[in-house]
Formats: sequence, C-alpha cells, structure tokens
Amino acid sequence: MTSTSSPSAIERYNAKDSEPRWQAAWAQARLFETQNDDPRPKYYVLEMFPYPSGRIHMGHVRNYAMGDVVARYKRARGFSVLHPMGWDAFGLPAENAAMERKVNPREWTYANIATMRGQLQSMGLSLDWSREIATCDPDYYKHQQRMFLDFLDKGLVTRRTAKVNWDPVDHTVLANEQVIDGRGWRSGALVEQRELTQWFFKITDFAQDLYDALDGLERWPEKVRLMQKNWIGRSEGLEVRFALSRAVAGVAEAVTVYTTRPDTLFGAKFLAVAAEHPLAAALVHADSALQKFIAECRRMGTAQAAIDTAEKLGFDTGLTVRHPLDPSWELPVYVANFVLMEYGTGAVFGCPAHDQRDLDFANKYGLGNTPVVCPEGQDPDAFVITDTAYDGDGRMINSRFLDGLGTREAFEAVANRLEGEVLSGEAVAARKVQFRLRDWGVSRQRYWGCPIPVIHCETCGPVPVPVDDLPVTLPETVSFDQPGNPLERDQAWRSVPCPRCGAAARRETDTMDTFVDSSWYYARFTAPWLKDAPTDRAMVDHWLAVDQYIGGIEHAILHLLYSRFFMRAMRETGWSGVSEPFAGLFTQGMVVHETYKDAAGAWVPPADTKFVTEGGERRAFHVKTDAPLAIGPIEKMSKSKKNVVDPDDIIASYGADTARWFMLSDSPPERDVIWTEEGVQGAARFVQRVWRLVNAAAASTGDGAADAALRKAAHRALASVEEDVERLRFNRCVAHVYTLGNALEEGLRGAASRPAATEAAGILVQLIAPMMPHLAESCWEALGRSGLAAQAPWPEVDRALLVEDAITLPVQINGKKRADVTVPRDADAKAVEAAVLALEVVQRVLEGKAPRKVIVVPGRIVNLVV
RNA sequence: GCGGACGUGGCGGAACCGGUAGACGCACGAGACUUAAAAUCUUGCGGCCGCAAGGCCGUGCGGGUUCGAGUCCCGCCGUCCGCACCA
Repeated sequence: MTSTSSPSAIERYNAKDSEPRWQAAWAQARLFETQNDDPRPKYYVLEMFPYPSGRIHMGHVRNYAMGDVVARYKRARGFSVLHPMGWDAFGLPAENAAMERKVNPREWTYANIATMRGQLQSMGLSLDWSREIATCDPDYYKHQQRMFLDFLDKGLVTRRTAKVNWDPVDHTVLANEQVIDGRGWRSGALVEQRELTQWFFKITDFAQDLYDALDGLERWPEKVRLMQKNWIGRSEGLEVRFALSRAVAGVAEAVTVYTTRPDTLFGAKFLAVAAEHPLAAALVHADSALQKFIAECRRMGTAQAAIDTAEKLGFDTGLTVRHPLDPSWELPVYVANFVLMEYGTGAVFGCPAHDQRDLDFANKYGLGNTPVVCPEGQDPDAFVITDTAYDGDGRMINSRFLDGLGTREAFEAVANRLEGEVLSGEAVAARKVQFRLRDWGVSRQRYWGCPIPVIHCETCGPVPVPVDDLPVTLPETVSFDQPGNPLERDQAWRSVPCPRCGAAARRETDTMDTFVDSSWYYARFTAPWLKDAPTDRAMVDHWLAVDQYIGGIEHAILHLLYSRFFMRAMRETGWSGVSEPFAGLFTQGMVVHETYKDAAGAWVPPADTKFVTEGGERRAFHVKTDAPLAIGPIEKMSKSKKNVVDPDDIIASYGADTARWFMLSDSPPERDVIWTEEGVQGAARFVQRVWRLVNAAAASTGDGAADAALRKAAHRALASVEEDVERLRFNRCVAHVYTLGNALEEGLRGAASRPAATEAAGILVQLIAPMMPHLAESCWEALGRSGLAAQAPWPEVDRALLVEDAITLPVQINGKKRADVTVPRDADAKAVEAAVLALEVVQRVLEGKAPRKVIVVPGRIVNLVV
C-alpha cells in the first residue's frame, strides 16, 4: 500500500520560490515570443488591454487568467499562438492626477505601466512581451495620425458643427455611446447639449454593413450582437412629401416626413416638425409666441434628464398641409418638442390611433383619432382607441382603397402609389432605410490624447499635416493650474506655419477620443516594430481576425463597434484586408465581493474583517477593534466601497497559481464570480494536494490492481477538459480536474502501478498546466519529464478507454426510477428489455402481467408503462 | 414603454438533442491520525416518514404536451441587463 499522506516524505509546495523560477525559465527559453514566419496554423488570443491606472485588480486577474488558459492550451495543441499585451495609455485619469498631484501625465502613466507590467509578470502569463505597445507612445500614435489623414483623404472623416454632448465636469465632448442615462460615462455629470465644430468619423457610411455583418459573427455572444443591432437601429420606411397649403417664404413648398408606417396614413391627424426644422426657423421671425416656444424647447433640451421627463408640447403654427393621398384633406402643422431633428427628416406625421406619442399629443390638443388598423379577431365597428395606441399588425379599416389589406400589403400599396405621383417635379414618396447610429465625434478638448494632425489656416482652412511631418507630438511641459485644455494655452505649440501657403496658422488643439487608440491596437500587435507604416498588410491579413477576444461586457457597444468600423476604414485605405477584427468574442463577468460597514457607516475593507459563525449565522467583526460589522450586499469590487482584494497580496500569500485557479473555478466565466476567503483557501489546498498526489504517484509501488479504473478516469478527464476549454467553460474544466484528482487518490490507495499512476499524474499535470502553469512545471520536474511543461505537446486521448464494456441503464416504471440494469454495451433493445423484465423489482410490480409498453432508449434509459 | 437574459440544496454551480436532478467545489457534521491543534485522509450531507429495506415530495408559481419535463408550449411572479420621445 502506498500512503499519500506521509508528510515526512514530501515537503509542501512553495509557490513563492517556485513561481519566479519558472517565469525566469520561460523567459530564458523565449517560449512565448511569436515568430511571424511560423509555418504552423495561427491562433490569435487577445484580452482587452488595460488602462494603466496604477495597479491591476482582480478583474484583470480573471480576464488574463482566462486568456492565458486559451493561449497555453492552443500552444500545446500545436498552434503558432499570438498572445500580446499593451497599454491603453491615453486618458483623463492621467490629467486628473496631474492636476491633483502636480505630476506629469506622461511620467505618471509610464510609472503605472512599469508597476502593472511587473504585476502581470508575477501572474506568469504566457505573453509575448517583445510586442508590448503603449498608445501614448509617439511610435504608436504617429501611425494613428497617419490613418486619420488617410481616412480624411478617403472622405471617412469630416468636420462640422453639431449639437454635441458636453460633459461640464471633464470639460469635454462625449460621443453618444459615452453618455449613459444622460450622464458622462467617466464623470457621471449630467451631460449638456452644445453646438461645437467637431471632427467626426463617418461610421454611418458603414451602417448597413456593420449591421448585416453581425449575422456572420457566430462566435460572438447573441446578447452583444443584439445590443449592436439595436444601437445601429436599422429601420425601413418611406419618405413622404406633404404639400404646404400656402407658401412660406424661404421654404420649399413641401414638408418631408419619414415614416415606418405609411399604411396608417389615413389615420393621420396632424404633422409635427422639430424646433430646429427649417420650417420652424422660417416661421419664427413673424411669430413671437413661436419664438418663445422654440426657446423653451431649447432650454429643456440642454439637460438629458429634462428630455426624459418632459411632457409632450406643441405649438400650432396655423399652417396646414395637404394629405398626400387626398389633396382636399388638410392637416394642421405643429412644432413639437418630441420631434428630433437628428433622426429621419426632423418631421413626422401624427397617427394617434397607432402611436402612443401621437396619441398623447392628440389627446392633449384635442385632435382626435381614427383607428385604421384593426387587430385580427376584433370587431372593426367596436374597435375604439382612447388612451392606449395599438401599434401591432392587423386588417386595414377606415382607409379607403386600403381597406381589408394586411399591414405589410398596405405599406406596399401606399409606397407604390406615392412613388408614382409627382409633386413639383419630384416623386411624392421614396423608400428609405434609416439608422439610429450617428457619426462618431472624436474631438476631445483634452491634453493627454493623440493630437489631431490638422493645421487651421485663415486662408486655406483646415489643412492636413504632411505625412512627413508626423508625428505631431504633445508638448513635454504642460501646466494644469487652470481648467480646460492646456494645449489651447500653449502658444508655442499651437503656432505653426500653414503647410499649404506658409502663412501663420494654428494647430488643431483637440485630441482624439481615446477609443480611437483602442480601435486598432490589435492590428498593430501583428507588427509593432514597423517604423514607417501602421501595419504590414501581409501580417495583418495573416493574423487577423483575432480568434478569441476576451473582455468585459461594458464594451459591448463602444469599443467593439468602433473597432469594427476601424477595420473597415483601414480596409478602405489599404492598411488591412479584413473587415471584422474579432472572430470570437467572449465577455467575462465581474469579480464581486461582500461589503462591510462599521457602526458609523464607514466601509471596511475585507482585509480588516474576521468572521465568527454561531448557530449557523455568520457575523463579521473588525480585526483590530473587534467592533461588530454589518455584512452588506455582494457588489462589484470598487475603491469607494472598499470591497477590493489586491492581487499582489493574494499572490504574495498564496501564489499566482492559486489566484488563477480560484478565478477559473466555481462560476461560469460569463457570470460574476464572488471572491471569498474560503474559496481562495480551497484553491490553495488543491495546489498542495496536486503536489502531494503527483509526488506520491512518482513513488508508487502498487501491484496494478487499480490501473484500469485510473487510466480510464485520466483519459475521460482529458477528453472532457479538451471539450470544455474549447468552449471556454473553465469552471467545468476545474471540476474535471478535481474528479481526476479524486480518482488518482483512490487509485493510489488501491495500489495502482507506477506506470499507470505516473501516466494519470502526467495527464493531471498537463490538464492544470494552462491554468496553474508554475505548479505544473514543478510537478513535471517531480515526474522526471524532460523539458518544460509549457513546451510539451498536448497528450492524446486513448479513445478505447472511453468506451465502457458494460453500461448501467436506469429503469423507470411509469417515469419514475425504480432500478438499474447492467447490460453489455452492444446489447440490442430486445436483450435490454429481457434483462429489465427479469429484474426482481419489475416482476414484483408486474405481478405476472405484461407491461403495456416498454420504451428502450439505447444507451440512455428504459421506461416501463404498466 | 421596447428588447433580452435568468430563477436548481445552506452557498457557487452541473445536468449535451426531452432520458438516473444535484457532477465538482465551498460551508457544515461524524470518524481516523495526533499529548493537542493545524494539516491530511475516510465518511455523511435536498426535504419529510422509517431501525432498516424502502416510500413520498422536490428545479420560482399555475396549467399543458409526452411513456418520461430543470429542459418544450401557454399564463403569471420575481431578479438582473441593454435601449429609451428613433416616427
């Protein structure tokens, strides 16, 4: 008998000594440096690169642990794996630090990078550090400026005045995607609307393609695809021109509306235009009441919060338009606060019976309603709308030539008729596809970002900086003693001659949204050493798309949509041959933790808490004062609630492998994982257990009685882990490894022979190698295997061992399990039935009668109906 | 309001195409080893009845389909997420 618990023989595994040793060994062997000319099939794994905020947090540990499992696994499977790391290094926190602590943003950022690089290296990630990039490095943003100019040249960048989201706290413009619930995504301040001249990336040029291509992203979460679809917001409708009954000076003789429901045209009661609509502008001079109304709309429009709660208000202009399907029918024209100038044509026709907004409006102003779509099964004569509009499909009623048609047919009938009619030389209607998506405003009034490479000249206008003059670098010395953009105050930096005419001119002082930086970094990783070009076309086309991208769901729209746009723009400008950056996407859940508060209501960090369980109730106390603490809800780790656990502390006391193992176990990776002290300890215990088992296996002297079962268990675990790693189900991988650990324990107790024990232990080690790479190396060594575990090819499953000779089937009687029956694997249904009927339990129930029905599902179950 | 996801032991979760509900882990109980503790190993662990064999109930609630439902269908309840005057 081999004892697995003879502590004298095996010392405890010491992560603190072993982890740096193996990290040095990997670095020395340059195992993770990827060659671009590697002939093996490629696999590109990427985790979203971090912002260098100062220190890594548990969310990073989880994210990078997952990516590293995939990278190490694919490497073992013979792929040429690209697994790089970099820094999303521009952004506001650097400027805030500069303001608060009088430090230079650059120095602050690079110091943070140095710290965090060290932290990531202590995790033992299999990263190719030779490809490291930082977006704040001129060697990086130089190329971004180059692409900006190329995009400009191709018409993919424009400059225009637009109503923009202004964050009054961060003193900068925000993109629509960066406004969440009316507040700035960083500052949380209520966003205001301002008119500013801005640079825009014309993401709407690709709206249709960005929308359609989502269907091809089969390895993206359905949820993210849906969110992007909703964000792009495609709709099909009709632009319809309504003739004005009388001429208005300075305005064409018709108002064009966009509608997705031309079928409801006979239910129209009014027409409404936005306050910014040209018609309103033309009328405003002669009408002081209208002037007042528009001013009110504008005032309300400044705060997003006001829009959300605003009552629908309108102003009757006294004008009328003619109904396009009946010129004798006149409709009143309102200016209304709920009509958006930015969507469609800034004008709508109101059909109160079938649109809730229109109904609210009509009820308020006494405009009435006429139902024109009757739900299937309703009596048309009894169908009345009072205060709930019906927006579903149905049969047309009260609609003259449309009566009796379905919704879709009526749409077609109206479209066909109006497309053929002419009003002052133009068709009355045209089919139109509309998108909710707006162009991406990239101008930011900040210092710590990529300068927009444009020079403004009095005579030439905005002039691109010549490519040879790139990069436009940020000035080194800046002061943050006053609010606003320091670039604007830096006369020396701003003043340059116009590249075109040589006259005195000024630089563009806005910098690019930092989301531009992260829109192409994954492409730069394919050849980060290039000096004169953003990318090498051949390398981009070789490595992209990223095979597996892993990051937080919070980027479902912003970063992922921008990157998809950027790839298309790079394709148009020749820097890439692919359109989609990420073939596989995985969005991982957050790391959450209990919260603790003392009697005074102050948050207490987990490190200062201890617990006592009395009578099944778990209570928390302060570690120093013994004061009782309230255990609060489990929430995302955040500095404000102090429920954070520092990865450095965990790595120092348990080792990186323990932290990684725990982050991969328990919760499914897409869901939140709860960090608990017990959980970490459980992981740490397993580290020791693996070490003990492997050493015991290496010393096994058994006679082989348990070999068959052990080998089966090992190969079953191997097959299961393969399947689950491929599907990123790391929690299940962990469970399979535990199961094999149990089987090995049992095998050693049952006197497994040394060959069988070391085979199983070797498989166990290779299974944990992607997850706990340092421990795996130590075990590899203990087993006497040559080379490094990180270099070892993945073991091959012995399929023969997965097939059982005899199988045990559950036997149900009337759907309830009553017995088991063991039959040969290849027994046919008849043989199984005979075996079941011979069972004692079955005979007792049947009392000599024949069952009414016998259902045999081969290999699964038997059910008797009696 | 619109769109989506989810609901399983004390806890995290597993259960593939409708086929043994609760794998694996955590917590907890019992035992072994120890002077003792820790560590480790063994063992138990959905609820109820029972000494046991065994039986009954059980996947948010109510119905349905099926030989058989955590899984499919209909209707509720609850939680979470995204969008939100988009015509």
